[in-house]
Amino acid sequence: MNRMLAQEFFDRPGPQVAPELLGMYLTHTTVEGAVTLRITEVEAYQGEVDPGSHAFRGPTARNRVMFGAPGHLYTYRHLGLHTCVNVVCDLAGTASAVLLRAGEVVAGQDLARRRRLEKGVVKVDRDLARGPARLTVAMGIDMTLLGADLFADAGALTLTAPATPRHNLVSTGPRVGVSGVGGDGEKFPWRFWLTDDPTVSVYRRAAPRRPTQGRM
DNA sequence: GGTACGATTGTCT
DNA sequence: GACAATCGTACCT
Repeated sequence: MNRMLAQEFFDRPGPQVAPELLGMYLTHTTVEGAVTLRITEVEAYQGEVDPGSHAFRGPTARNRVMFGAPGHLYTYRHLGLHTCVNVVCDLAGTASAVLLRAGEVVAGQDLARRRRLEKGVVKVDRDLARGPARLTVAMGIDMTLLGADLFADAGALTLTAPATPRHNLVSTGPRVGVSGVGGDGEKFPWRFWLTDDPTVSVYRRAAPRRPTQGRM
């Protein structure tokens, strides 16, 4: 038996909320059916102090959801190709969020597999939601859910916590792909994952996009 | 109005 | 391990 979360759960800074989301279940129900994800990897972002955050430079039309009430979804397009999803944390006015990076599809695998196959190849079910963009495809999450409230009415999205806190160990480390100037990404060890879980995405450093700028 | 670049992924070497 | 794909956003002129 799982319990529903209260919105207050998200009334805290992302780095505090993030590790507690691990192992929780996110279900998205659409006309196609429902897919349930067991969250295994997340990253936290803190707008004001975090150069890696989309909100670091203040509110814009794109990121204003992050400055809003907690428990809402902040979705964004990356490279014009991929969609990623965050859950907004902390009180309104604070741009804090947790990026859902990976999970294990524990229900609705057929639907998740079908969605992923439309976009390419899926070799093994482990990879269905292994990575932030793969996760959104498998879950059927897109930009239409920008600003959606996890706790609204009969929302299509529900988040529940397992009654029995099974806890794998939680690991912590630098975030993936954050290209903060001068490696700032590593100053914020706000990536959290379930230790040894096979559905956790593989770590990659931010792409060294600078050819031979300041080679030493 | 123009341009540089990214919280990624898949494919090729 | 390296790189292309592909487009909206942010920032500059």
